[in-house]
Amino acid sequence: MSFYKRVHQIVSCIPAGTVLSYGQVARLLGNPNMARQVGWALRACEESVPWYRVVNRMGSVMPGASGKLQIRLLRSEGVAVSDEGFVDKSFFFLPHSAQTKGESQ
DNA sequence: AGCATGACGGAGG
DNA sequence: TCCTCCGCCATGC
Repeated sequence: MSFYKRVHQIVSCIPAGTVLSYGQVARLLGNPNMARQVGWALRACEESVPWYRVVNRMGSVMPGASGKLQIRLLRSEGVAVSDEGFVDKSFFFLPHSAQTKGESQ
């Protein structure tokens, strides 16, 4: 199984109304440095893969028209996305802590 | 087989 | 605290 297949599998496990960063997905794959490849794998997104639930570390959606579509889909699931294309960190999968005080970026 | 690229992340200045 | 540079790894040429 190619690595991107695993990415698709993991992304498919992301519950609706929730988002995950590339780094998080990469970490789930076993290598946090494979974040780039994660985005790359999503580039070949399948119909069954909720690629829009994956954003970067800052919570910003993908560039281009795809970003607009992503914002639309996320909002449809109840995720708060600013018009600038930034997803609220509160909608991230696990990070409960470390977001109350410092939490730069 | 090697070089260049990329929907990212983290460290450094 | 904000901006810039380097690094990792799979895929394409």
